[in-house]
Amino acid sequence: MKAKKKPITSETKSPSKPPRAGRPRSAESHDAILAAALKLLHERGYRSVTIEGIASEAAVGKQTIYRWWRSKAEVILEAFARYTAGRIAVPDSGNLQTDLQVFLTQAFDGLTQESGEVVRGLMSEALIDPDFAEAMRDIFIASRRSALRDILFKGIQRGELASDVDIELIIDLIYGPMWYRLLNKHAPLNPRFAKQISEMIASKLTRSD
Amino acid sequence: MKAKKKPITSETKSPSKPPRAGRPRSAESHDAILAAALKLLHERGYRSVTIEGIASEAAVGKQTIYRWWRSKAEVILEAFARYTAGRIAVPDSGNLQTDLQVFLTQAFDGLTQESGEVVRGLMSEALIDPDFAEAMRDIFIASRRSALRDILFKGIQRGELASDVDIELIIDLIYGPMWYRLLNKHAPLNPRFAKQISEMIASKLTRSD
Amino acid sequence: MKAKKKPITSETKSPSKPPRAGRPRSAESHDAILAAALKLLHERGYRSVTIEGIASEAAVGKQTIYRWWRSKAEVILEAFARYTAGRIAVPDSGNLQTDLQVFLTQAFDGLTQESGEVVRGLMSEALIDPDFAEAMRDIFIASRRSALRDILFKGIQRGELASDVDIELIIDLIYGPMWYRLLNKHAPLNPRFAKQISEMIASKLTRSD
Amino acid sequence: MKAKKKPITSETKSPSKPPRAGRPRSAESHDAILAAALKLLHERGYRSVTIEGIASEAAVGKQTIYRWWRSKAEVILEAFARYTAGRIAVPDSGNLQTDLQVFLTQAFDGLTQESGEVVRGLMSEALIDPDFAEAMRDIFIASRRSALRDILFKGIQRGELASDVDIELIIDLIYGPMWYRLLNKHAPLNPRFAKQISEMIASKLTRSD
DNA sequence: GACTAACCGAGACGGTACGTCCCGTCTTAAG
DNA sequence: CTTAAGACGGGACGTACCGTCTCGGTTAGTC
Repeated sequence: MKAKKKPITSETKSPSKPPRAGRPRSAESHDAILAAALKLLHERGYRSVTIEGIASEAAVGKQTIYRWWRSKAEVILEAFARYTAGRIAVPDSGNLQTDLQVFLTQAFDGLTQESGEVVRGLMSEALIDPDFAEAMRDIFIASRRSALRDILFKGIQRGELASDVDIELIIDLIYGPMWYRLLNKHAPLNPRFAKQISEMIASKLTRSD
Repeated sequence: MKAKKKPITSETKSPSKPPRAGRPRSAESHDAILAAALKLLHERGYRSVTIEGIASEAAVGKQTIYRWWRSKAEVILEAFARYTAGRIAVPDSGNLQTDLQVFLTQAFDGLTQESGEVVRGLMSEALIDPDFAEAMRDIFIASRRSALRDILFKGIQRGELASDVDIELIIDLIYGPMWYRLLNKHAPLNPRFAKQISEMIASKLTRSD
Repeated sequence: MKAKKKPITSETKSPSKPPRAGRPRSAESHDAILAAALKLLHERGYRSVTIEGIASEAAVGKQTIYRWWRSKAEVILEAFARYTAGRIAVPDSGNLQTDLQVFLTQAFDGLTQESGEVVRGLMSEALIDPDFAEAMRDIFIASRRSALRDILFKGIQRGELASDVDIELIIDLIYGPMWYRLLNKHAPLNPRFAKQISEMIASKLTRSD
Repeated sequence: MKAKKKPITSETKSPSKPPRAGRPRSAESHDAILAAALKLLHERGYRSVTIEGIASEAAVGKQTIYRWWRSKAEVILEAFARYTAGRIAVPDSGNLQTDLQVFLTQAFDGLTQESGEVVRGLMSEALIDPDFAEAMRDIFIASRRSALRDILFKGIQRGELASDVDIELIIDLIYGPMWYRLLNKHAPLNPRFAKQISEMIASKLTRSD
């Protein structure tokens, strides 16, 4: 765990530890900050969002932001995570290739347009700031890998995949191409690509069945 | 090509155009700038490099930098490209999987330690600045895709691959996982990974041989 | 007097009014605040003392300070007044010039080193804040003028001074040069200067004796 | 002299030393800053003037102010010095007491209302910041002492004063009361006070003539 | 050989945002 | 009802760099 460091996301102290004294954290400010971050993100794009802009938009002191987050990237990460919460649906069609294709198509949809730009902005930060990269992994990457892991695990239970397959490797092979296109924009993240990846993975791993 | 825009890398006027009058570009300054950029890059990391820092380190006016490059990212890109020039060797063992494995192992080697950090820094900029992203694709990405394309093309010539295989897709499936691990650092870019990717690609595409 | 405004110095509610219910004022906190103020004053100088610093040093809530004083200057004024309480001795040698000289020499002594710096800090605040200036006059200036007034009055009683002399003017003529040197530091507040002022005043006003 | 320190007032390098390289200082900005400082000083008072306010009013970057002055006080000092330049007229009536009275009356006039507030603000800063105090002495105090010195010197030449009189002491005895009333505001700086001081000084020093 | 044009270093310029400090107010739980 | 604690909105600080500009001073061609 992280121990003494500032928590990645702004949680008002763990509920078990009583905060003891002092004015408690303002939920209104917290929400206003995240809402302002999201608004500016859509209006101006990741690069043009600033801490000062968020503070001003949220009618909040800058210090209140710095008290709970370490950088603009972390504010935006939390805002974006809240915004996309619950959007990761795990399909269950009974067939691995179909599950993958549906899942990836849906994932690609979530990376088009503005959302894609936001994710690119967040990753830009993560590439440069190790602390934030950790936050990004914990909050953003992990949940998406977990969803994919579920799909693959169901494939194993169904017998479509060998039980000794290296799931983490498969996940890298699937998400890798997605990120590669998201980063480089040399080709689109369209349903066709989702199908190609799914077909590749499923046919390779299940051919001997 | 880019038409009227400033060239991506700093080329002293196209040789065909008459050089006109005036003092010619100083090669010393050019070299000093790239050397300073590289030095600061290794000393302080991508994020902490600034145009002012480079100018100061190179004992050069800021304007001299702005005259030939559009951003710090482009200076660094050129410096790094020069630094890594000629490092892309295309193996030719007569076997696709072996070629891939050798090539990837060597590519991964070039992304360890500081070089990996530099590439991460460059990609961080590319994610946020479309102009730079284009430069990055042209200079960095394209040459690496091209090398992989050669390898795959030789596979086709040898009959290991079907002639109608989608080469660009295959390249995405190979480079994707590499970038994904480079970005997220959740797992190492080691020879084992090179082997796993190579095996996956080769066995899938050549199984019917 | 000040009528409805918050009292200049912190008096625990007038003793005649019934104390009402609730937790009584903490004398410990009061003392701790003044002690902390004095300590920081000597350690860091007037300008660097802050309310937050005093609160922290005294292990007291900021509100507790704001409840009893209106500004940092007033806290420091009270702390300093307490610190220098009873230091104003009125000499009585039977001779005006001697009395003046003794009194001024002693006054100058009290303005050397740190105490002088503190007085300069307090005056700095008074110059800018009218409310505090009033407090300063009431607490600091008035008592010193009063002492001088006593000395001059005794001179009149002794017949050394004419009974219609403008005492307040004389006081200005005496204290003025002292403050002038304290402010500008262009020359020292030494016994020689005390003697020169005393001689000037006494000889002018008593020459026809 | 001051040697390596930043000059007290913002002089574009001594005219004899050629600045050698770089864009020269902008006279427009310099003037705009001083004009803005003066304007804000009259509109809002010393305490409410801020560096940011001056920069904004002058349409100038903050750094341009910090490049040439060390504090808000120094900007205001220069603006005020320029504003009051040439206002110190040395009377020459042929009589010491008259000269003093005229001079002081005029000096008191220059310390009424806003100007008095500005001087109080400047002195407030000088009391707390030794560097600024030096600037204040050099620019403000010195010229005024010098004028008074001229008056007294003419008195010596005329034979009204003994040639061995301690001029610096007399100056302290004259300016002291003025500052004392300016600081404490316990009595007005009116013509009557000018007359009282002049009479006191002149009669004491010239009685034996 | 002077003229001219583009280069060069230096560094000041207007400007944006940073992250920090401290203000004076407020909101808790504890006493 | 006071207290310690500490979060809050807010204002200004002084700094770092941005990308532009304006100097004096090269350094080539072209007249």
